[in-house]
Amino acid sequence: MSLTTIPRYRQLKELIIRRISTGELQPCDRVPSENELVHSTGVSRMTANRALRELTDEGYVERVAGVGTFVADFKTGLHVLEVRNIADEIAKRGNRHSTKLLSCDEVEADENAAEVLQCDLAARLMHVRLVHCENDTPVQLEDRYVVPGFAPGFLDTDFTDTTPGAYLSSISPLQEAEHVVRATMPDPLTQQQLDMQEGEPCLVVTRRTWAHGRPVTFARLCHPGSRFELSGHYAPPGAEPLALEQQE
Amino acid sequence: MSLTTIPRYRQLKELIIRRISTGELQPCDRVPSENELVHSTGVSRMTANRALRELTDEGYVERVAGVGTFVADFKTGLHVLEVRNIADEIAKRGNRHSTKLLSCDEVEADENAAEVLQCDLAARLMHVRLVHCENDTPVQLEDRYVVPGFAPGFLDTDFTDTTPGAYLSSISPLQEAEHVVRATMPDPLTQQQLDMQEGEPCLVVTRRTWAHGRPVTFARLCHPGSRFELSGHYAPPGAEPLALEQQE
DNA sequence: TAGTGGTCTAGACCACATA
DNA sequence: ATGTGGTCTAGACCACTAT
Repeated sequence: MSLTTIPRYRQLKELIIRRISTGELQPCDRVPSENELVHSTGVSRMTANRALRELTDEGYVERVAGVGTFVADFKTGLHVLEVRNIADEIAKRGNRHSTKLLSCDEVEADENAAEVLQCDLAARLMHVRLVHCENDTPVQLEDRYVVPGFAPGFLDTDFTDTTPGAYLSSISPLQEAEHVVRATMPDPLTQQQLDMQEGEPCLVVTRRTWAHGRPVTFARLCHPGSRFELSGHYAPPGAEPLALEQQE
Repeated sequence: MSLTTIPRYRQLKELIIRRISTGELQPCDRVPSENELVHSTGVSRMTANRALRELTDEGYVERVAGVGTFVADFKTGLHVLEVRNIADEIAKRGNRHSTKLLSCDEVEADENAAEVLQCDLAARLMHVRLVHCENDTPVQLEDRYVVPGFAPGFLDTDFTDTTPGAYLSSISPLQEAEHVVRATMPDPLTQQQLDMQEGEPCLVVTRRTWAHGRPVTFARLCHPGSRFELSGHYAPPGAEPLALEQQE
């Protein structure tokens, strides 16, 4: 702990972040304006402006001049790995996304699931397994566990038109995520479900996601190596990109 | 183009970014202080402060209260994929990094190299191939091309104690990077050079990096699937992380 | 002691959107 | 006409570092 007082703009930011994290402020809800913060907290407008501006940079809120400040919807994430909604990626390539549901039920947490999701052994978990196809060719086998209570209607969702990931991020903002990418050989069942050649490797992404301060879902995403690649692009903020895309 | 004038803090930022990108300001060089900017450009101190503060957030400079503002060394990047210096990663795990140099010479650009590096066909390129080992076990086969002129002393560098990537980023700040991750089966030579089992897949990362506004290096990093994984962690900025590490 | 960054204020002008 | 965000100013106080 430092003895110096916490700056007022930081206090303001944390106040607003807390209201968002607890769900008191939902996506698209209005956030107090600069003037309202000036009157309610006694800071100067520049200080309120800095707090709200930094929250904008950090993706918590969106601001529209002349209109107001609103809680951002977290559907589009700035994830470390550019593994977003696979349905969106397929659509962006102009192809058709479809889904084959393999299973969707409640299970008891095994040792591994209990550890990564920080729940009791044998706790009830929601479990869904499905194959994502691009123009009817399998490109991802999704095997996902979800902590109960976080997503009440999860098992009743129609996953043929809503990706499990999309459904979960529509419920609550993502706070934190952890990814691991590996190359492995598939087991025979996986190989068959993804319609893979003999001897073809898998690109496997496992992802754990936090919301409301605790892990809520764990997913293992398995892709045929011959039909899938992960790409990422890094450009320093504040400068116009040098290469490709992004005309607007 | 908008008709509204560009804000002064943005002009200041772009001025300083330009001085860094062109190499006029090198890493660790001193950047004009807020007061100097006030006197030299006529802005108020708050405006100079905003410019320098945003450059700090964006990783261009580092500021030390009471001392000054300095160009950041870009060795530690905030890359999209957490593929930094493999030697550092190995050291962080408490293991010993070593290198086997396979080849190091000048070659003519083939069609692919000419395209990704935006140079003429048959242009001279520097080319290095080496194996990175962790405690004498191979973990990465690096195959890298570098545009001539960018790194004059490249071929004379002793890559047993300096990673090619580390050498390149010490020369000039990285501006932009592009990654692709794939799972493939190795060819027999690669399999042998990485001491891999029969039927073991590779995790392959290809990366292209820009500096001074043009691509300068292209690398193919091939890892044994059984001994390597890529991990990433995303936490929203401005909030204290929920999980693991990072106590201070 | 002088210079640096870190923060904060109380005003101001502007473009824009809404009613 | 009012409220919003976007920017800018000319001061100010502080903690810190260097000399």
